[in-house]
Amino acid sequence: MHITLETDYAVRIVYCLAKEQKRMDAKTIAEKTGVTLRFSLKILRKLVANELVKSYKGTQGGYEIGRPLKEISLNDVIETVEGPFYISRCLDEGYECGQHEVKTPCKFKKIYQEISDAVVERLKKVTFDQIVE
Amino acid sequence: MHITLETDYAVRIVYCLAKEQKRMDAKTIAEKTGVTLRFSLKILRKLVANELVKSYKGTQGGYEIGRPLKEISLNDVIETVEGPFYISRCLDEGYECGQHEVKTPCKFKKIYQEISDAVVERLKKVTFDQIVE
DNA sequence: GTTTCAGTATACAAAATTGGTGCACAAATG
DNA sequence: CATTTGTGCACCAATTTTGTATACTGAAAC
Repeated sequence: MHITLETDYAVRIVYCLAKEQKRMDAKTIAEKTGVTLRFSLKILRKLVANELVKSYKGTQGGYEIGRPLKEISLNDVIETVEGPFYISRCLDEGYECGQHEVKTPCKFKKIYQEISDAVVERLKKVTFDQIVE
Repeated sequence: MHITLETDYAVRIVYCLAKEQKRMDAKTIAEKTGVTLRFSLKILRKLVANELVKSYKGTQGGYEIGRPLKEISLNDVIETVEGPFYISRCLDEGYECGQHEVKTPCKFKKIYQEISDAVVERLKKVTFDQIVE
């Protein structure tokens, strides 16, 4: 159980923009982070859609960090790329294992929910102002 | 970022053996948990190798829970099936991203390590004596 | 106002991981 | 020694993840 490589890339990209504090085009970001240009573009679009990053078209266009660093957490980046964190798919909307416990409610749901919430709380506490020295 | 379906199955299987507190053969376990027989056998072998479950060959053979329920945690099951929990592959033995930070040590390693440790601590606290009512 | 730069959108392809099978073997019981 | 029940390894299929191609949109510069 890891965050995906895509999420890891997204963290690098946000870190890059957070550190530089200036507008950079996708090509530069790709080079600095070691992510392929195409894949960077794809990830950047997700980050823009969730307003972690701002984008500008045309000549002199590019990307900038979208908010004060204090207001961007590791959880924001993870959630943007792979959706809300759930430790087990048992918590996915609409998923019904129907097995852990024959009679509802499934005992594991509560346990998994508590653990997931605790992890999210922790991830929310790590903000990019702390990461960028 | 979820635990895999295999891990989820393993949790069901341990729960089943923990609850029944008696020797059961793979076929029965498979039926009770809704996991295919073949896949159950595969998972059971991992659980046996890690001594969470005891196995017995021959007629009247089968599987029994391997330890007092208090000494089996959710972390034990997860670790048995998918190895130690790491939130990012940056923490994998021998993995070198070489990107998050050009100069060693990578800033994210420490952060990821702390989060991973916190999650593991929490998973260790959930033991099967609590789960089986 | 059209050319060029830079991001957007969607769909597709390759690679890796996960989930699941097949088959021959090993040990215990009666 | 035959039947029962688990073991070990290799393999295949499905799904997910990672990466790419193509066509399009909007802004700035000349």
